[in-house]
This record gives sequence, structure tokens and C-alpha cells, in this order.
Amino acid sequence: MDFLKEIIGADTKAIHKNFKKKEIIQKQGVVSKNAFYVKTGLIRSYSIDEKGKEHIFMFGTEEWIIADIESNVFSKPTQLYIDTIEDSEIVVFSLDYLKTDQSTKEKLQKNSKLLARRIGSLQRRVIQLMSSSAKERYEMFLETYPLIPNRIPQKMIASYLGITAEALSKIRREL
Amino acid sequence: MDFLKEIIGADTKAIHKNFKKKEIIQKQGVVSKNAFYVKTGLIRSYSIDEKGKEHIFMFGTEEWIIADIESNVFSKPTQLYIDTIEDSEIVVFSLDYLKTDQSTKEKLQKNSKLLARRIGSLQRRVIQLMSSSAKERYEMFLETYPLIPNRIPQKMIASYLGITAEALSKIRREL
DNA sequence: TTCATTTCTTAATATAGATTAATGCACGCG
DNA sequence: CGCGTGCATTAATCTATATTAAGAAATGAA
Repeated sequence: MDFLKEIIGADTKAIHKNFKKKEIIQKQGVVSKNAFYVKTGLIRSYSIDEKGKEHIFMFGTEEWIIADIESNVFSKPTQLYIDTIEDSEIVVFSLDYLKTDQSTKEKLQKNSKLLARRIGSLQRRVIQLMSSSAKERYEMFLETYPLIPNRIPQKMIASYLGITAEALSKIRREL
Repeated sequence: MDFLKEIIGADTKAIHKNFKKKEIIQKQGVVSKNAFYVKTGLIRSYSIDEKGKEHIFMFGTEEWIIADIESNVFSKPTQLYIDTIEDSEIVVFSLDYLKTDQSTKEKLQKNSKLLARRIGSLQRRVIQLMSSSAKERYEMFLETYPLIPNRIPQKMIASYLGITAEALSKIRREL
């Protein structure tokens, strides 16, 4: 939370909200100006394709920020749904500080570092999706997110990995 | 080029370099402090997996910036090779302005926008890799990069799409 | 608690894309 | 100029993962 203050202005309107499990907090297609900082709980962002299939883009647990950053910054309709997996305490804030003069140099630098980190994790994800088997991706997921697996249904792990629940079940049996 | 000046300081040491076709300008594993702005020509970033297979992460043509941004900002060893596909005129510059006080607020804002754009394109790439068939990805590639396909060998397109040259050949026959 | 609904697993079958191999082509180099 | 190396294509076969289907286990709601 301290770290959040370092990025957004202390003055910025940041609203604390409590959500119940399975509440949808952002819908695909809308222009969302909000980012979601998870204080407690667990949320996810995901897209739904033409065939109605869900693809989990990212999980957000304690201290994570979940948002469609490009959509926020450029006021584009978002591709991503966001909903809660557990009851969650969320700080809803706006990323429009890029457009205003409210922000300080220091905060902008902190923010750039945050964005650079996110680019790094997306880069690894793209390369992983192109070069690793489902089994390898599952093993990397377990290493990268040791706290999450026992808090979410298998089918969500499968959706994050880009495979079916059946395929994941088979992989788990083999380990 | 004007747009590049808006991001890096006019004072920042930016070096213009000419590279021949097929020159390697960054190697996997090193801590690179450099970003590469393409004035003319065509370059790519890619990783090589344990089996020796190449996976193209990104193409960079006129006006694009190619870099391992997280590696730059946090001085981590990079996953990415970068080399030239055509003779290219490149502006080599450093992304360490985040650490110094040289940069202005305005430049930091421009930079954040640039990073947000990149996050958007990576986000689309991840979702696409999870939800689309090779054929669909190829069609999207043609729409997104109409100028590149006739300048690069098929096998590089295949590598970008995450499939083999043989699979791409089959897809092309069917269209 | 009971019933209904969702989740997980298993197995049979189908399919997209990988692998292997062979051929014709283009092009850079001596 | 001819030769070798890399590139693109085709075809045969293989394999990882999807699809379909069914039953068992877990979860949630009345």
C-alpha cells in the first residue's frame, strides 16, 4: 500500500472497495479508466473469444495491480474482463495521471519501472508460450506462483496455461 | 526521429550506427544497457531455446524501438538476441534515464505512454497465442504488418507465429 | 440434509501441427 | 561459370493436445 502511494499521488482519488467472490468488476468492450490494486484476496483478468472460451491473462493477488494499461492510458475499449476469485479488498484508482501535471518526476519514474517490469513478465510469457510444452508451462507456473495453485480451480490454471482442463488433469497424473 | 528526441534527452548520448545485413547487435545472456531505434532497415529480436530453436519475439522496422526493456531498466541479463535482417541505420541509445535526474517530466510522460503501448501489443500477442489457430495468427500478422512479409523469409514468419516453416507453407497453400 | 450444479478425472477418438525426408530453386561465393 | 548452402514446398508419419462423453467428487443453495 505504501508502494502504491509512491506511484499515484496521495491526493489522487483512490477508492477502497470490498468485493464478494465472483463479482465482475470490469467488462470487455468498455473504456475503463480504472486500475485495481489488490490489498487482500485474489482476482483475475481474462478475455472471452468468439467461441465463448475464456483465456486467463493474469492473476492478481496481494500487492498486485490488475488493469488493461493500454486501455487506461489511451482510452481504448478493453479486451479484458476482470472479476474476483475470492472476497477481495481492492483499491480502485485511475491511471490518468499521465495526462495531468499532478504527478511528480519521482512518481513518473516509479511508474515507468513498474511498466518495465510488466513488459518483462509479458515478454517471458510470450516466449514461453512459443517455446514450451504444456507440461513445461505448468511446471514454470508452479514455480512462479507458488501461493496461487491451491486457491483456484484447476480449470483456471488450465485456462492460464492455454490448455484444456482435461489436458492439465493428464499432466498432473504424470507428475 | 523527432519523436525519439521527445523521449530521450537531446543531451543524451545517442550514437548513430550503420549495420550490414545479418549482423548480431545484441546477444542473449549479456546485460545490455542499449535500446535500438530503427531509422531505416529491418531488425528482429529473438530467443533460442535449449533445443537450439529460434523464436522471433518482435520485428523492428522504420521508427520502431527494439530492446529488452526490463533488462535495460533493471540491469538483468537479456533473453534476447537482436540482429539485422536488412542493412540498417540504427540509433543506439540508453534507457538509463530512469535512474538519472536528467529527464524532464514531459519526457517521462512520453516514455510511459510508449511503454503502455508496448504492454498493449504484448497483451494482444499473449491472448492471440492462447486463443487462435496458426492460420488465424498468420492472417492477423498480415493485417498488422502489411509491409514486412515480402521483406523476410517465410521461416522467420513461421518463427514469429510459433510454428514450423512446413506448417506455414501448408497454410499458405490453403489461402 | 438433500438435491442440483459445477468441477475433476478417465478414456476413446479426432486433429492441428511437428518431425522427417526428399526435391526443386535461388543466390552468394570461389 | 558452376557449385554449395540455405530456402520453400510437398508428402508420410508421429505426437501433443483438443474434443466428446461419462462417471465420481466436491460445492453450493434450498
